[in-house]
Parts: sequence; C-alpha cells; structure tokens
Amino acid sequence: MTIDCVEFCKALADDTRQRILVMLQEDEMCVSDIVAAFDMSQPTISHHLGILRQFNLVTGRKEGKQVYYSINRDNVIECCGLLMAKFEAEEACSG
Amino acid sequence: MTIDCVEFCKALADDTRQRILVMLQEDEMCVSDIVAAFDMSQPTISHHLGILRQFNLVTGRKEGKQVYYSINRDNVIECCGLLMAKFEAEEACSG
DNA sequence: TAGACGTATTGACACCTATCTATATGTTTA
DNA sequence: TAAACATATAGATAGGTGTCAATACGTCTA
Repeated sequence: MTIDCVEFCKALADDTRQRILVMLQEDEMCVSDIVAAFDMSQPTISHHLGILRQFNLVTGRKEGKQVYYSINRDNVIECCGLLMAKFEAEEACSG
Repeated sequence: MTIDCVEFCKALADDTRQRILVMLQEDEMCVSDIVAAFDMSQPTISHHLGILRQFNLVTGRKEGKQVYYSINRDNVIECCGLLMAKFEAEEACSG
C-alpha cells in the first residue's frame, strides 16, 4: 500500500503540503481550518489535500458538512524508511 | 550543510535522479558512463547531475577530461533522517 | 424545500521543469 | 597548435504544476 519512492518525493515536494502534514500531526483538522492557517484559496488547499489523499498520506473523514483530515503517519514513516533504505543499502552491505 | 526538507524532496522528485543516485551507490561514475546507462542525451544527464550537485547530494571530481561523480551518502541519509524526524516527532512525544 | 454553508471540481493562466539541439569550455593528444 | 574528446551551458519547447475565480455538489437548517 506504500507508494513508489519517486511518487512519495513528488507528493512532499511542496512546502504547502509538508506544512499541512506537520499541522495534521497535532490533530485532525477540517478543510476550512486548514485554509484559515494559510494565505491561500480554499480550492488550492483542496487541491493539495487531494494529492496527499491520492498517495495515501492523509485520510478524509466526512462529518456533516465538514471533512476532517488526518495524517496517515504510519504510511508517511514507512515511505521515509523506504527512501532511506534505498540509499543506505550499500552501506549496510559493505559495512 | 543539509538542505531543507522541501528542497530535498524536490531534488529526489525525479526518477532519473533517483536512479543516478542508486547507480552511484555501487561506485563513482563519470558522466559518459551515466549517460550510457540511460536513454537520454548527455546535456539532460548533466542537467540532473547539476541539480544533485546543487543540493550537495553528489560530488564531482575532475580527472583529466572526465568528471567522476560520487554520491554524498552521508548527506542523503541525513536528509532522509530529517524528513522522517519531521513526521515522527509527534509520535516520539506522545509515546 | 430554499437557502446557507463546506468542500470538491473545472477551466484558465503563469511559472517551472525535463528534454532536446546547438554550442561553448576545458583537456588531452597527435 | 589543431583536432578530438568529455562535460557544461544556452536557448527553445512541450508538458507538468500551483494558483485563482467560478461553479458544482452534498449537507444542514430555518
């Protein structure tokens, strides 16, 4: 269920998306709260949330009119681990 | 000397660049050898090497006409660690 | 049920980026 | 020194991406 290392980096290759993920570490947030934390339009935030959702880095939970997003930390961390493993593999072998 | 997490992800947000880094884990390579391993023009490879160099993920060593590139694995791994730390911080705090 | 509200989608646009060809730069060699 | 070679740079171009305004969609409420 983890994504490819290149796709993962593309998903994180944007300051807004990384900031959203960091914010979601505190607690889940609905879209309007996230929008309020940025100087950006609501569609732009939805766009970034869509990308994070697409790569399974966040999950949206619908509650009435609002959608609450939370970080899929396990997957994020697993992807980070895959990335690190990709580049420390040689060291592990030769060391 | 490590770069920002967003910049790091941007540097790795390309399949060609990740493949170059993986190749360099085996051993240092000169540009023409890297070019030979891809179905891409020499300027394109030089472009990607320039980006990796710019973010200190590789180092070029000039030897006669050739330039031998090697991966700065310590920095790559350190950046991976920073990225992981950025998203597992909460977990570490909350137990 | 009509309107208000929260979010997602669409369409447009500017900017970035990966790629190429052509060429410049630097180095070796004949 | 001239030619060959290895690499980097410049310029052009197509496709990708972040952004916005407008709008559609779904949900609550008066």
